[in-house]
Amino acid sequence: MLEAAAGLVKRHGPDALTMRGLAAALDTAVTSIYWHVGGREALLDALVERTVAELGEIRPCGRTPEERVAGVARDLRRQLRDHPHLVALVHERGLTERMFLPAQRVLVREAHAAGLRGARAAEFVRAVQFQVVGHVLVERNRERAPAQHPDERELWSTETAGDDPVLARALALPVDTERLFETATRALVRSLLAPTSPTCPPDSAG
Amino acid sequence: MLEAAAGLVKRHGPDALTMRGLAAALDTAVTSIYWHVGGREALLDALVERTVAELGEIRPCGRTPEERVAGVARDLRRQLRDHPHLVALVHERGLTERMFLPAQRVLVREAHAAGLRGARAAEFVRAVQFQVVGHVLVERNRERAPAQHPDERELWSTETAGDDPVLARALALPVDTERLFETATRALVRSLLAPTSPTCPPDSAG
DNA sequence: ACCTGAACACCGTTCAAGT
DNA sequence: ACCTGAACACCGTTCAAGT
Repeated sequence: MLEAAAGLVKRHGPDALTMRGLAAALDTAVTSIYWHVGGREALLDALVERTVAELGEIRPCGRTPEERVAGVARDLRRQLRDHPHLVALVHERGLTERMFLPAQRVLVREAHAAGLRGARAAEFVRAVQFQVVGHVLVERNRERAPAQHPDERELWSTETAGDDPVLARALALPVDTERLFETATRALVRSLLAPTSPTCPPDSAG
Repeated sequence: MLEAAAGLVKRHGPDALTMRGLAAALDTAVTSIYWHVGGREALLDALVERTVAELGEIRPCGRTPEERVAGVARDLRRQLRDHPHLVALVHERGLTERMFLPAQRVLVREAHAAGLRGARAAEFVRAVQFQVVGHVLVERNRERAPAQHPDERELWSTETAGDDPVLARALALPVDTERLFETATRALVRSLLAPTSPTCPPDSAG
């Protein structure tokens, strides 16, 4: 039954999961679902629970901590993108974060490997987590966006952008989210893993 | 009528906006709404349009480009957080990005001020945008999350985290999103505005 | 041009009744 | 213990009919 529900969600999205529809798919009465799982809310809870438990396999690889963290981030993003509907459900019910507990452990290990400890390591872990989840949420958002009135593309295509036509042209193109994610993540990781104090150049006293 | 709809959404969230409820609030028949705006979908479209148009006032201040960009990011985050329900609607309809067009212009100016041009400037603008939107989406997600089974806090409170009790304790505390946003944004901005090539130290050939 | 009530096809949920 | 159909209170939407 949970299987059938997951199937419906995977194929047609969370809204397609109606009690009557599920009952029809299971060739049973609507009310028997209530006896087994108890209401739509409980059904979604169970589904989300299952999804959260299923995701989480991560094995870091790479030479430097920066590379390994970037790889972990990339894997996480991939996992989230591969199950858009289920992740949407998890997100809808506010559990996106809990899905990340296994990843947190891996990131802690990498922070330590880079020489980061204590509060700064904790901040690093969370910054990467927010980066990944945030990026995926924005991507999902963009993908759902219908072509709208003064669209980003056409708006920048008529703009000079302060004598920088290359920039205007770049912003008129659709975003290469893959590349943007890589660049932003690496920039963030590099900066946070840097051994020196945030506001001082590398050869300063600290 | 649009006013009344906005009021309902602001107070009780998008789901509270029902055609029958709105009709009652306006003391009219349900069907007359259909004559004026035409269906719930169109009503939400109009509402979102209004919200997108209203947001957008940004004036950067600070000494360095890094400071100004961080300030802009902070303002954007604040705006988004101040209208959670309307922003949720905008997000739901996939228009969060379009809301950011005015901000993009400001960021372009700052990128130029920092000496960044062309494709790299475009990437910078988008990285900051994704950073802000992403962070706010994650925050919203976290706030909606009910206290759940093995919660982040209690999970890390029993963990040793590889001989780093300070880190374990830090991860057992709730996230200081304000601070995390500031740290992550500055790290990202600093790294992207750095004049040197990403993978080389400052005194290298480039 | 503007508003109306009745009706339709959905929805989640409850409940008394079956086996 | 498990399943059922009927019924309830909601939804968004349509449509013919009013003024």
